[in-house]
Amino acid sequence: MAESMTGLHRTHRCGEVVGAAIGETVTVMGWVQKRRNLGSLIFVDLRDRSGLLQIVFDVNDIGQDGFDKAGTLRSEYVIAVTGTLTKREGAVNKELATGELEVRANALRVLSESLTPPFPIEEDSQTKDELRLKYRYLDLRRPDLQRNLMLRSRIAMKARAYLAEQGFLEIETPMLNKSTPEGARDYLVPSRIHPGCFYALPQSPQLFKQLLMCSGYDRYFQIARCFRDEDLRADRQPEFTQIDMELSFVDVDDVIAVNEGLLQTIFREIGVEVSLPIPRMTWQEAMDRFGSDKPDTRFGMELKNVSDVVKGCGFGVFTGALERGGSVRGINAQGQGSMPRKKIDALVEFAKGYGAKGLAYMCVNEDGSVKSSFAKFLTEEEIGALVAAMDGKPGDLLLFAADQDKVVYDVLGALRLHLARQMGLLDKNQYNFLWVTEFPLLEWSEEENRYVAMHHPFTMPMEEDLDKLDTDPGAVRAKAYDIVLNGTELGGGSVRIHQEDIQEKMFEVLGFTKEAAHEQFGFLLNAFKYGVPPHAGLAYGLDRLIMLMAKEDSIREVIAFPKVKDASCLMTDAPSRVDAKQLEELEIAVVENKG
RNA sequence: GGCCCAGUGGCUCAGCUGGUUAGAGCGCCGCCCUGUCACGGCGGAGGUCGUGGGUUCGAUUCCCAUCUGGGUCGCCA
Repeated sequence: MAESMTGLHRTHRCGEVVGAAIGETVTVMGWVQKRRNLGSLIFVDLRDRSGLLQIVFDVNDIGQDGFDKAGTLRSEYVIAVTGTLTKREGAVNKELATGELEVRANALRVLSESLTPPFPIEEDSQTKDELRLKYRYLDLRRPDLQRNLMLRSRIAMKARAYLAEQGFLEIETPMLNKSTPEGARDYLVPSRIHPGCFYALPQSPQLFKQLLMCSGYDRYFQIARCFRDEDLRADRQPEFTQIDMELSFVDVDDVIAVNEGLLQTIFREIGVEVSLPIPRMTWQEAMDRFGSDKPDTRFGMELKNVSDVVKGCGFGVFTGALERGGSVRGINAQGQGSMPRKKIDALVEFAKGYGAKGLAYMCVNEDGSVKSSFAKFLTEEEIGALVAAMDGKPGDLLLFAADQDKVVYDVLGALRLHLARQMGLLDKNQYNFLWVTEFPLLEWSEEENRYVAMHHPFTMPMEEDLDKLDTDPGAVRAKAYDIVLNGTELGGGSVRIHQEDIQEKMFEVLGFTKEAAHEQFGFLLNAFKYGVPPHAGLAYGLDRLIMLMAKEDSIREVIAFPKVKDASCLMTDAPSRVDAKQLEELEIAVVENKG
């Protein structure tokens, strides 16, 4: 039976009694983690978000009624205990911060009883995600999730403090916005007052923060919720949080400088010293060396272009790819030369998943001979040259992809990471930051048969490439930059276009008519006619940032109430059908599509 | 939309090529126990093997479909 807490006042959190004096009377409240009933002595581990504290119930301290009540305690009961803080009589528990202390209870109130929880409330849960998420309020009691969310809170506070110190203003932007068909799918919100019209939830505050620059706010930031109606991944949720910022009167280096300071400040919270400056690499170099625009630089296994070496060799797959304008590149998985055929075949299958038609391999034996899927097409000299080009040593496994550059990058970039995972080369305690710069401005879309913006249509081209906008749009580089940590894109941004003529040109290249551009972005283009400062910005994925700091593999571990793979919530059952009356009011008819 | 993995008491799992009453650890319930902290001892309850269909004398096991969760490709300017 639940009792009232009237007249009681919590004096300490469980883990905080270490700051109290021995002999002091304390009142603690929390959840029963564990009871150990020895007959006429009962121990209870009491838990709150600060940690565990041992409570001792002895009939001599608390009397018969209180002792009997203590005997009824079960897991997850919420109790209040008043007692004397003492040094432990028995052995100390070195695992606990409060391990030398205990509270001898002289009063107990059961504030709330609990059913037996459906899974153990403990660290390092082995429980299926499905169950954890259905009972997320219980899952969130576990110490690892509590640590993650407390870390998240601390980092957000630090970031705010740092940015405020750097002269940034925190300004909120609307959640109900105009839908733009470019980019990710929007979540739409119907308007009751304007039947048939819809707001879109923001994919990012992009346009608004640029308008704030127009309005003179100079340095803006926001910890902003963003929404994208796309399929989920371990590091992608339909709603997520950005640390979003925009600065006026700056260029690339200014943005990078402010953000290096930010990263250094917040990583000190987890005891990691970020050494500055953070290395920079152009997009082209990242692709050539790592096959990725977000390279994990914690290990080598870099791509090597062997097109020149195999040019004119007898292996048609290689020469064919070269003739079609592609390239032949390889990676060297050092010491993996004795990999069994079955595992190599699995690598080939893996590569096919990324668009490769195949994957050529060559094991370098101890005697310098090779075991290979394609060596029979090559002369001794060609084999020797290829092994030398790959820096192959006895015992190494060389893997080659031959195709168009994009495919070769994708395949080898993914394979490199896959092998690193298999070989245990990834150390979560190592934090390798990298700026990737000079991204292509545009990307050819086969689907739409036109160029699309790689970042967004307001990204500034590099001055030296401006003349190529007409002649060779695909070769134009942008003043865009990503901050990459251990192979994860932590954030990205760009210098924005603030000149009307360049913006018009950009829309032209993207295939927008003047009318279409104004229909969608007229307010921004008009604003730019009234005096706009040069500006640039950047946004971090806060969830991913915290995930890496907490050494988790999924952002669900750092989000209080995440959604599952199909974007539904197992706890609340959202999304759900709505009342016919609601739909009627919105003048929305739902079409039942039964295939 | 494609591919891959998983689904067996409350939890985590075992169950070989199909074969009698489906096991274990933890948890739960009862009794005993004054220094435990993975407390200990004794006893007990608890399972439509995700669901539907098929093959078979017989299916947790094999096949098909489907549901749920996870990973991933596409997608995510």
